[in-house]
Amino acid sequence: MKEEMIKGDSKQLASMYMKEEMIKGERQLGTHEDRLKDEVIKDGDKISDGNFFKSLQNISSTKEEVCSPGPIERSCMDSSLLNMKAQNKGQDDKLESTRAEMGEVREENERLKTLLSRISHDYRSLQTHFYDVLQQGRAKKLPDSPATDIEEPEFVSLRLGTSTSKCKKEDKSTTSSEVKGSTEDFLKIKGGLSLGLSDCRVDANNSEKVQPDVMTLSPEGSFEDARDDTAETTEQWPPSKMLKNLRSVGAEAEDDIAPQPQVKKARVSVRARCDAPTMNDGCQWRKYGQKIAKGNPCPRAYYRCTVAAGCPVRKQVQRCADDMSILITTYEGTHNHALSVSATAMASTTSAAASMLISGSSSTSLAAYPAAAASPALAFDASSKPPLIGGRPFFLPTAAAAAITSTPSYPTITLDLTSPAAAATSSHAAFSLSNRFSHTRYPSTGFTFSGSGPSSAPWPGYLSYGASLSAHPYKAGGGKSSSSFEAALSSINGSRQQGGGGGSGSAPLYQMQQKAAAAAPPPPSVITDTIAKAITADPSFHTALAAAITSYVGKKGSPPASGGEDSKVGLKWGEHLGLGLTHSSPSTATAAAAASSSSQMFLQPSLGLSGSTTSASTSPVTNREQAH
DNA sequence: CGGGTTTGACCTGCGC
DNA sequence: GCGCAGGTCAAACCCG
Repeated sequence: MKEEMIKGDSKQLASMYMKEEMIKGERQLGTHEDRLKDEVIKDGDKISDGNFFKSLQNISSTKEEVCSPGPIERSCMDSSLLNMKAQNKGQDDKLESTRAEMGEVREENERLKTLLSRISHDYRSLQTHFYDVLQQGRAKKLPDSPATDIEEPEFVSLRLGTSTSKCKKEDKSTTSSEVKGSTEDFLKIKGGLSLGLSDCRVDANNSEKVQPDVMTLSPEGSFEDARDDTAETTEQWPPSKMLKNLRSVGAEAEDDIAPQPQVKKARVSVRARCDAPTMNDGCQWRKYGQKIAKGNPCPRAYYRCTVAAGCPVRKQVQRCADDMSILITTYEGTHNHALSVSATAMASTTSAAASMLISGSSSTSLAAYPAAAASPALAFDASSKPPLIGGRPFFLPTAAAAAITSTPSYPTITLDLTSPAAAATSSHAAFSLSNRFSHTRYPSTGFTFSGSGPSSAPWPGYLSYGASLSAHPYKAGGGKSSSSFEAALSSINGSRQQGGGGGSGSAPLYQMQQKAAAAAPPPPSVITDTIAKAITADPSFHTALAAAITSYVGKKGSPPASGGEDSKVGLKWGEHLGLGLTHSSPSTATAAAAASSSSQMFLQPSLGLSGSTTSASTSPVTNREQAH
């Protein structure tokens, strides 16, 4: 019953978000009419909007006056008079047609205005309804479960890399008040950093109380981020030294500090076909270790961000055992420093994806904070709505597969950029969730599931849902569609496969997981429109995907060592993508179009391509191997 | 010589 | 408690 209610809420919220997008589109439409007017009257006459048609007539009469010759010139102008009259007639015709055109535009505008007002009204009523439902839900909850009070979500600013294990260690020597203080200090110092995500966090797996005194919605990131960074910026990397000190020196304090909830660092894994040893993500990395992981003959390399001392971000790079051409790059943590333009894309990728992941596991908080519940994206900070590319909004059609999985300790979201089916046709995405995100939590993310449940999972506790992302939003909206984008992705995949030497192919991630995890083939995934809408309506997810894709494209577009080229290619891609995708026709502002507009995204201006300045050292491994 | 990589050892968490 | 596996460290090594 409650699930049904929340399911309904999710739909409403999705449509609410879509409507917001429509309103934006409407505004743009309004300016379009103005522009049209300007074009007609650009002769220089200044016309107020209200008297536009009158002014048009004035223009024509003025022109007639100008064409009327004086008595002295009449004799010599007789011959040309006929021509002039003919021209005037032509101009009149033009004016007539323009007038008619403007009339049509006006009518359409009126229609759209009506539609807009209706939509706005609907939006408001839905919003009101949603709040009512929420309040009712909470009112019901309160008497039933006193424990909920404890668990009731504190809106904790979250970031990619919520390390409990680490926090545990650090907390052992740091009281919460100290932490709070240092966080504030940190925020004062680092306030301008760009990577923060504001999100809500609630321990999905643990009923322990979330600290109420650490609620922040910092622009930079989270409390924990700040805590990590504070410790690290003051003590310098490596943390191990600090930890060692903590183990010995801070041992006395250990017993006093209660253990933190078992929330581990969120990770974002990017799977991409890549010939180079690492993906070029614009950051500087230092390799600090390598390990042969069990079940994979390829060694896993460990990198640490070296852009700034004490940056907690790490990444693991490993080739897929099944397909050596696939490179799996797993990011963990949030940069505590300013990033190059190119690095920002990947960083925003990981942040947004992680935030999505985390918001997906924080049902209770979302329930209590409708603004966040409306869409996971709403819990994101402004950096999730980056500027336009070359003055044009960049629209990303739904493309790529994503999977949320969870190792025993780390919730991980995987962006699978290896599947041409997902990337090129952009019609399907694999979406799987492990049992760490229990079924009842799904609605909070805006996802609702029906059909096969855990019982049909490929292995115990594993829930696998295929998500058919709603048909191409741009096609649905009557626009020119994103064929250029698709073509681009197809070409990427094509070239990739040429270089990558084939391999086992392009199975979506969930298939890979299923292959690896269970011998028995899983049942066909259940597809729901709700999932599709939820995903497509989440611009932050799009941001993540776009950044990942573009970052990857940048990698493929040019060798990492050639810094300047990268950015050029990035620009090309941006132009290509931006120009190739157009607004849906406003006159077809149906629900589908609304869905389309809601799935528009704004890509970071960087396009995620390797930075011109840092690309040369993006990956030492890469450099080295290329030198050889 | 400085910065980055390699690689064996060590630490830690988890499952049995 | 023990063993395993992942993650990290740090000395040795390599390279420009």
